[in-house]
Amino acid sequence: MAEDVKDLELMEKIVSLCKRRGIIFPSSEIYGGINGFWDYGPYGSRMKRAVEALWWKEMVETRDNVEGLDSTIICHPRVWAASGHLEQFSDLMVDCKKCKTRYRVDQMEDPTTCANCKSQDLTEPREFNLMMKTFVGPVFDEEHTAWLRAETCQPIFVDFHSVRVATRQKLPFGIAQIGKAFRNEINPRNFTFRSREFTQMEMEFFCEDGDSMEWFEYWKEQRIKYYKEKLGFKDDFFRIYVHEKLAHYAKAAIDIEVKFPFGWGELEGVHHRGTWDLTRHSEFSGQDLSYMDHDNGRKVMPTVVETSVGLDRTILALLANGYTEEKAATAKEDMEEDTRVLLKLPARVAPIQVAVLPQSKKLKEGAYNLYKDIDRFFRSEYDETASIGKRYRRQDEIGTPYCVTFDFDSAEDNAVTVRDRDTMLQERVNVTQLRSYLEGKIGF
RNA sequence: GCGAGUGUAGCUCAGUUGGUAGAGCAUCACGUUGCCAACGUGAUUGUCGUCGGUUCGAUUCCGAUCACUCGCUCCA
Repeated sequence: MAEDVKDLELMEKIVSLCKRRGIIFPSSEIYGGINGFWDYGPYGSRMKRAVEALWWKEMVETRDNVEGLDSTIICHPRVWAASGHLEQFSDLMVDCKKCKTRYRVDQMEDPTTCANCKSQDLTEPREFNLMMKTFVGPVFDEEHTAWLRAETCQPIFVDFHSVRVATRQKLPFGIAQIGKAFRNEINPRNFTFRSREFTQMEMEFFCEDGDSMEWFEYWKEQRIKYYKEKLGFKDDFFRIYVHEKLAHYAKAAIDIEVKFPFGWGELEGVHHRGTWDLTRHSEFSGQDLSYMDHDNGRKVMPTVVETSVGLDRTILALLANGYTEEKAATAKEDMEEDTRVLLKLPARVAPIQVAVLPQSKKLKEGAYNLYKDIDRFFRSEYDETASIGKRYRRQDEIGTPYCVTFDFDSAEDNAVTVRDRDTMLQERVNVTQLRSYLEGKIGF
C-alpha cells in the first residue's frame, strides 16, 4: 500500500519534470488541452529521435535481410476491411440509463432490456469506432470516407509485393517501419502510455511456416537483448508475458512488459501472425501475395513473425526507469545535504549527451569554442549561467550523462574535466582525446 | 462512457465568509563566487482551466464544458 502511494507520486513527479523541462507536455494546452494527445518538447523530441534512430539502426541498417518502409497514414479504405479493423473496431453499443451498464447490441439477448437491472430505459444504439475517420477529397460523404491507420503494420503487408520485387529479397526477410498510428481510445490514461495518436516501430518478418517458430524465438531473443544491452533494462524492470489465448491463425505470442509507476504495462509484442494478413489482403485485393520459391518451384504464402514496439511507451519506460532522487552534498548554508534529481538515461538516447560548461563566465570564449567542436559529434548544450553546481544539477534533471567543464587551467594545459552524472566523479581529459574518450563512454 | 476527486505564476502550493491575488522554487539582470541546487540587490510572470448565469461587483456562489488523477469499463 505504501508503495502504491509512492508510485503515484513518482508518476506525478515524472509528468511535472517533463512539463517543466520541455520533455513532454499536453497538446494544445492554451486551448485547455485535448484528451489523449501529447507533444514532445525540445528535449523530448531529441530523445524520441534518438530512440527511433537506435531502433532503426538495430533493426534495419545493421541487417541485410530487413528493409525499411515509410508508408502513408491514410490508405485505401479496403485495407481496414481486410485487416478486420472495420469490423472489430466498430460496434453498435447501448447504455442502460439506470445502472449505466454498456452492451454491444449484437451480443444482447433482448436488445430492449438491460440484462443487469431489467430496465428498458436504454440509450439509442450508438456506433463506437476505435478508428479515426476522415474524408478524402472535398466531399464529405460515405463514399469518400477513409481512416487513419490504426497500426503501422498493415501498409507493410499491403506493400509486401512491391518491396520484395524492388529489393530482390528472398524468404526469409523483414520489412520495418516507424510511424504514427491513431486509435480513438475510449479512455486515454496514464500519461503517454495510452494515447490517441502514437508512434509505432514495427517489423514484419516473412518466412516459411516450417521455420516460423525458430524465427519467433530468434526475434524474441533479439528484442530482449536490445532492451538489456541498448536501453539498460535490468531484470526486475521488465518481464515476458506469454499469451495463452491465441488468435486462431497464430502459433505463439509474447509481450515484453515493463514496470511502470502505475503497474506492469506492455511495451512490445512479439507475435506469430501466421499467414493471416497476407491471405486476407490477397482475398480483398484480388492480388496474389504468395511467394514463388524459384529454388524448388514451390509457391507459399509467407508466415509472419512481428515485433511491434510503442515508441512513446519506450520513452515513458526510460523516464520511469531513470527517474532517481538521492541525497547529495550541497554548498548551501545550513544544509549538509540536499536532494538531487537525476534521470539515469542510457547515454545513447539522452536528449543531451554532453554539456559544455565554463567554470566561470570569464572563460566563456574557450568553453564556447570547445562546445562548437563537440557539438558536431554529440547532442550537446552550452550553459554559462549561475554557479557550476547549479548547472550540473540542471543537466542531471534531463539525464545528461557527461558534463565537460572548461576551467582556469584548461587554456594552459589543454585539458578539461568530465563529470559523470551518476557518480558525480570527475576525470581530467586532454582536449585532443576528448572526442574518443566520450565516444568510448557513450556508445552507439 | 459511468462514478469520485482536482484545476490559482514555468513547477509545488497558500489565499480571498463575493470587492479582480501571494509564497517558495524556477527564470532574467547586475554584483559577488572558482567544481556540485552558494550569496546579495533588483526584475519579469497570472485572462484564479474555459464559457455562461446570479450580483453594483465573481477567482470565490450556481450551471455547463474542457483537461488531469483514481476506481469501473475498454484495451481489436
